[in-house]
Amino acid sequence: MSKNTDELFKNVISHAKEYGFVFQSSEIYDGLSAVYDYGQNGAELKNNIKTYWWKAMVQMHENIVGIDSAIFMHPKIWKASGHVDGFNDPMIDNKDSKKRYRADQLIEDRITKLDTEGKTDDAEVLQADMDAALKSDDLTRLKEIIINNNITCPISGTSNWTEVRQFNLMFSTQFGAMAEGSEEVYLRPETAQGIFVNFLNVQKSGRMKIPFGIAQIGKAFRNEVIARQFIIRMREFEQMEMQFFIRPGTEMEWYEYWKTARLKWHVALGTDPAKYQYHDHAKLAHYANAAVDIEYQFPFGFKEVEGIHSRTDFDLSQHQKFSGKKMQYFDPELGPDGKPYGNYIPYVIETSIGLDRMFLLTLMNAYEEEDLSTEERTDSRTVLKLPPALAPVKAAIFPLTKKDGLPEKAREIMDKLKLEYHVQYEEKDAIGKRYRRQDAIGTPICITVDHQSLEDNTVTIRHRDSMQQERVHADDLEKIIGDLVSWKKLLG
RNA sequence: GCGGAAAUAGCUCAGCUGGUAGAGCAUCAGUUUCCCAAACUGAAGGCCGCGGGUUCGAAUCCCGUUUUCCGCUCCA
Repeated sequence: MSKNTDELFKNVISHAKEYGFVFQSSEIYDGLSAVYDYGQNGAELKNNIKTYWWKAMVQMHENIVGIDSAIFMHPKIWKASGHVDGFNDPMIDNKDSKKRYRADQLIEDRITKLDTEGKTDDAEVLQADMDAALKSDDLTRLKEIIINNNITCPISGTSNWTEVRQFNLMFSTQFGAMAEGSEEVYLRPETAQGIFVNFLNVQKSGRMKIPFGIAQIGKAFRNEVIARQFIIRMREFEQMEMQFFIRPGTEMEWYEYWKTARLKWHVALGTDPAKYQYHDHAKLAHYANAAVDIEYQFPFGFKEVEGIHSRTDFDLSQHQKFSGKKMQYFDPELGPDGKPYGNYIPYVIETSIGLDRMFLLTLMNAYEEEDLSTEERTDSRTVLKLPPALAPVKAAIFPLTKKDGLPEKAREIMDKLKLEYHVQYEEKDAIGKRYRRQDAIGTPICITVDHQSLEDNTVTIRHRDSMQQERVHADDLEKIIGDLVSWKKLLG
């Protein structure tokens, strides 16, 4: 990472704080690690990103509907999904090499070694020992096994180990007011399961026919061992997910479709396509038969923003198995043999985007420090060149001065526009300063009421990106703003 | 979790080898100006991250701790 990009990232972070986009959570109490709050402008921007996604996915697709499932879910769901086991690893650190290992994998390696050496009896004993310890969550026993078998760190070669610790990435809490006798529930580590468990509800109540999708925006929680890089990895984060249910055998076709469609969504925002890349997963998760990340070039390298996964029928099958309810779809369409496809568990293509990362990406991409120096004086401005549809404030209205009835006239215009758009009124400070303040939060246009406005009802519009002004009739403002911030530009 | 660095006003930072806190910008109230960060006057704003120690005396030295950043690690 060069100094410049490093600097840029830092500047964006301080800009985000200074102008009310992102604050650290609980800041007056020294903060809470890897948790962030969105401020007055951040909340607007974030909502606009959500709207853009929702419109592109739900509104623009007849066969995709949106839901909002609860964060709490039945604990069995996380057993079915594999999160209870998969998110729950016994870890051990070697104090000399500072490397961390999964304790069970270290023992597994030894078992494999014993097997290849022909000591199958020893291997079996060790295996049984480990399985018993894992089953009873006996971490002390796991450490004993490692010590007793003289298992050393592959890097340092020593057996200077820490205690075995359980890293559970799911947050848990007690359901029911009384701790005693209450049930442990988890805060969902992903939103996808809320869609899978509602598959039949939505399909039946919406009379959905395959292929169809269910979309959802919502919070998810992961107790990351280490969470850093601002809002790239947070303990509480927001996902925008869509699960697309399809006929088995058509998954590669739909996988390709969504891979292309999702990148198009990103690039439609005007982002330099060169800053995006696909990253195919070489190692697939247990549920997937194909997976790709859409990565964005942050100052610290390409990072995943969105994932497209072919999840097969893994999730629905698991839920069928664990719940005992049939997660099937009857497909009346006729197949090549002239008979209906009939009952099957649908396959799933998932698109899953991290809203907070998308937010940061949008901010980084819009942030610009412009040098406006002339021969007479040095000058500069910081401007967020956000797509107008995403801008927190759509327009700002200024009276050129605080007197002569200009504020009243400006208020009058403001009162009309605020029925339709999020607009701001400002009369403090010189006009130039007000322009710059709006530049800093990405407001696409500023409307100024001057003395001429009182005579002929015209105002000047000053554009954020070009800093050019034009005089228009006040009655045309609603349409001008409407055209400028229209979603059509992004969705068309 | 390990190693390194940092933390002083809303922001960016100064504050030297210890002597009770300062600038610029921002904020607020005025005056002036009237289309791109203008000027002037005044005001407000700080347990110097937190806790302990050394000292007559600590923002400053030492220890601990929290948070942030960087590297490693991890990342369904």
